[in-house]
Amino acid sequence: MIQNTLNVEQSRQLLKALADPIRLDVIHALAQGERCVCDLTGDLNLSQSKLSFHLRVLREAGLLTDRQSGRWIYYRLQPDALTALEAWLAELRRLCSKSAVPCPS
Amino acid sequence: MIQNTLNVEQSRQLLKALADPIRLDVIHALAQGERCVCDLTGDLNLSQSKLSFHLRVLREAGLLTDRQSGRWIYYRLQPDALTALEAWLAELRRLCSKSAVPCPS
DNA sequence: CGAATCAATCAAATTATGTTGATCCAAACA
DNA sequence: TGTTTGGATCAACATAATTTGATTGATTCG
Repeated sequence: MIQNTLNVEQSRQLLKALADPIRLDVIHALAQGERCVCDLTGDLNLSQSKLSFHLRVLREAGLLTDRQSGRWIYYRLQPDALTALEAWLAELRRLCSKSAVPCPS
Repeated sequence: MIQNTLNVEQSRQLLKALADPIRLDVIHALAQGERCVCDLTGDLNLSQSKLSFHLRVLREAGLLTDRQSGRWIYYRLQPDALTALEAWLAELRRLCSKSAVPCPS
């Protein structure tokens, strides 16, 4: 997530990524700080491949980055992604607030 | 969407509702102002039952309200829902921004 | 009243997402 | 080098979301 303005597709990916309980758990776990996959499986009590699946969704949406160190892979949050989504949402709200005018009935 | 603080379940519903291209189209169409279902099918070129399905998802998430007038049903945006989601997201970001501290490698 | 229109709902079919267990690859360690 | 460990990926299966077409109930109009 280099840029700060999301296109619709990126926004949808972020929204979808966040709309899942397990993935929100992952995010909360990582809010404690960077963590390797093997620790996360323990923290969250998830099977390795299940966690791996959700990490990928989050990473591809731009919410996480990973780095390898030795044989561990550490994941960490990319809070910029949330900031960008907030901006997108604010823009949408602005658009939506313009007119809540009822039709003449 | 009466209250302003969402629980996780409500937030997830909103995120999921927004993470769909057709539903975003509906929202953009309604940003022009209130509209009845029969007009929306034309505007968006959607079958009646398909549109009805997506309107329900949006309504149940709190993003739309409807009212009946004669035999038409008018839908309109509920921008408060977006505001509430923004607040939820801001809270999550705050949480996530606290620590992006890497593990000692 | 009977015909027509608007829109919700339902069941069936389709498509997309998530889960499981197995396999594979790379890094580290004996 | 052979073995172990961390983690991605794959195929098969399970579940959830969406689409389609048909039906239904309500409202209006002739």
